[in-house]
Amino acid sequence: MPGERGGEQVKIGYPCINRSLGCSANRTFRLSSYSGERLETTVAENLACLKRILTFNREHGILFFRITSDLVPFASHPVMDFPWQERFRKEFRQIGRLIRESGIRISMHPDQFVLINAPDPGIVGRSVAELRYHAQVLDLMELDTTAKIQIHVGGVYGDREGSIRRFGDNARVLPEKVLRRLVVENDDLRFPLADCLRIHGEIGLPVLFDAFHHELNNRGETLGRALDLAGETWGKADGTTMVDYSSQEEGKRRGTHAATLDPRLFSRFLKDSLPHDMDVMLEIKDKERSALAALGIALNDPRLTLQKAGMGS
DNA sequence: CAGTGTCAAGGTGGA
DNA sequence: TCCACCTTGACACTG
Repeated sequence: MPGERGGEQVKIGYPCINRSLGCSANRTFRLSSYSGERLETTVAENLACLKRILTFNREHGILFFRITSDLVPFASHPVMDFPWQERFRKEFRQIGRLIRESGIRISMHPDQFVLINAPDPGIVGRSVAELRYHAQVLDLMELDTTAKIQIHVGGVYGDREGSIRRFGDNARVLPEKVLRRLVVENDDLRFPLADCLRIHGEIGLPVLFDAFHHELNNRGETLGRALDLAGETWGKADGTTMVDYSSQEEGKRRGTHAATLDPRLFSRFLKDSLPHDMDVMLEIKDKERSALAALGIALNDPRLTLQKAGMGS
């Protein structure tokens, strides 16, 4: 198997967009142009493109993919009046089958507006609605609980402790369909790995380890130690530990994701991460191009070959 | 039809 | 209190 280590497979992936295929699964439109008809057309096109992307990925051995949050535009917005779940039930199920039969790992990442630790209950309410939509997509695809929805802790609101506590309090009471898929990710400015681990200790959410954010914001844990700690938070039903990977784009502001994969840095990352099992999401701007390059590096890395022989699976 | 201002949703920090 | 920035593609209007 590609990139095998520790008896498991390292899956490598990229988020949301494929630049080779000439289609987009995240087409949307302005709220002012909303109509049921427009919605139906757009979702049909998005699902068709998603299917193409997943097929491309399978054919290239890219077995980890983040599905765009824009698959169904305005899904959690009050304007939504189209029964997209029923209308596209068959398509979702088909895509889900393709995912399962290909052994593809799936994640979703609601964006910055989803803040379940906000002091404003209105913001929390809208965030929960958005999370329910994400869970619905994965449920309609009939994916198991290894398909995850990743969010950050959220804002500080001038009170770190209070904000962490509020995250726990609000997460705890989320609908079970959301909670069983929810994972919390360390960010580069506010809440590092240590805070996410505390949240895990309190409410049991797995911690998605973002290696680049960790470089920028940590409490001194080495990569190996961090992977130990994050890895322990993933239970059997959660699947292999998910890890986000990127590196600094030189000459750009701190935290800017690289435009393309730096093979030497990635090779070193793979080496330093041994012997941890993980599925790696490459947050690199050129998407599948870097994923293919990463796959080549993982396949050809002699240390991985040694590891494979050593583990004898 | 190319160029460009703008887009559901928030937080943060500087002016 | 206001505004740019985060980060990004793509919509949709302008000329």
